[in-house]
Amino acid sequence: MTFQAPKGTFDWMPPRSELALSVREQMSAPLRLAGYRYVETPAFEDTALFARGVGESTDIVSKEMYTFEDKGGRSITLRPEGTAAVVRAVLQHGLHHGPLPVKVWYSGSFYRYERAQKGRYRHFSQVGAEALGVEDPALDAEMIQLAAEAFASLGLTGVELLLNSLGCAACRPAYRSALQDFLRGLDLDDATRARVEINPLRVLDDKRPEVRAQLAEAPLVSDHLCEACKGYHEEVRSLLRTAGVAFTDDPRLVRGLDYYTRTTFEYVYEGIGAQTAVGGGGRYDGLSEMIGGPPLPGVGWALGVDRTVLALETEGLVEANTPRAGVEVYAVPLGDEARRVLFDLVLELRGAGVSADLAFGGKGVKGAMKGADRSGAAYALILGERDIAAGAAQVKHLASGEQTAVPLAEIVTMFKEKLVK
RNA sequence: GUGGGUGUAGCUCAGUUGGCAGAGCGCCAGGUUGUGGUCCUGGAUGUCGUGGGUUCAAGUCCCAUCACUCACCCCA
Repeated sequence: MTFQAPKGTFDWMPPRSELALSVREQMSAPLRLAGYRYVETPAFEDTALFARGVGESTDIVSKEMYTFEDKGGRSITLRPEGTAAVVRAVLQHGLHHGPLPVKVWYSGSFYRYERAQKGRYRHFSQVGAEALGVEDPALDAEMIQLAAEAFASLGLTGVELLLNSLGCAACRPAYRSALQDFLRGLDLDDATRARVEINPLRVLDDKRPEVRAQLAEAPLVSDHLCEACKGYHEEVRSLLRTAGVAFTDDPRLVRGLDYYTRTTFEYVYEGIGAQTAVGGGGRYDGLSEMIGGPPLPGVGWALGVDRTVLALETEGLVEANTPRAGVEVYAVPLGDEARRVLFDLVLELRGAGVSADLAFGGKGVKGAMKGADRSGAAYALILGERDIAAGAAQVKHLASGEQTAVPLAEIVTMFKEKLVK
């Protein structure tokens, strides 16, 4: 073993890789049904995009970014999250001048320089969705429902939805300073004291018991919302209730990124290590302006593919969500002439929509049959000198061991009828 | 960045008081020269993470180091 995957990363290998791919598909299926369009942006961006979009005060920007200088002297950063890049792309291509809301989704890899542990890696995968240009509680509710639907379609029952509102430019500042006043009176370590000054909301998220204990009397955002925010949030909650989306109000739910306003939510799951969030998102009405764009409200989420796979594993849902892999027909040639005939026949079968493979490598019959067995194929298609002379191949049903001779000219139609729906 | 745990065959792991490097599974071959699975027989595979130290002798004890892993901080 000379090389291994870089520290903090891992490979998706079969069959887990196929489960992960299927998870991505099932996460995006509800989005496509709701009119969201697929977008793809580069894996890296101008560092300033994240510094301004995600927020200088966040840990992501201050210590978790993969930043480097390219040969042209530009500062480049591997994307630590998706929203800032998607908003950048929407603005760059003027999609916000078209019909609103702009609804897009993405699926890809993200990078954060952190110490790895279960459910947290330096390279990770998310499926995300963003809806831009409209401030409508129904859009927030749709967004939240779509992710809930995605988790439900995977069969997960342990996903809990937490909901909160962080207020807006009108009411947040007052709350922020009220919270700071409270926090400054607590007994906290230096790093946390610094956080109180730059990003006090995140202190509410601290999981250390000695900090938690002091937060019991902390002022809550929900008590400081302006009338507009209160009404907006009530409407989101009411729409969710009507839609049958179960949620729990969590007035302490804040998120790690600076750009969130109003609706904030997180999908949490117990039992995938110390991490609990399998997805999260919210409204970010100020983001566009932070990165130099026009006022453009937005709401979105990102779901963690890796963590969702872990959740599926803890709920025993792996098999149910792993698509059948492998081929249906496995061709076993006996001799060079048979190999040539079967090579063509296998291509014909694939052309007709029947998955087929051939025993490569000139193994003996025994080895080739073993290959047929291990491939998981339903049928072995055996051809030797005697069969060529007779103009028929042996078709063996591997589960039952039943074997019949089928004329070569009828092989493709026979399998097509049997296997193609 | 900080702390705990673990490194032995492809995989999962045993290895006693320091005394010849092991098992199961997998892999390969044969039993069966045109037939897989089950069964039987045989076979191959090791820098015991790495480097140093103690010792007649180290997988085992000591030191260092690296990797993996879990957790803290933080996050999807």
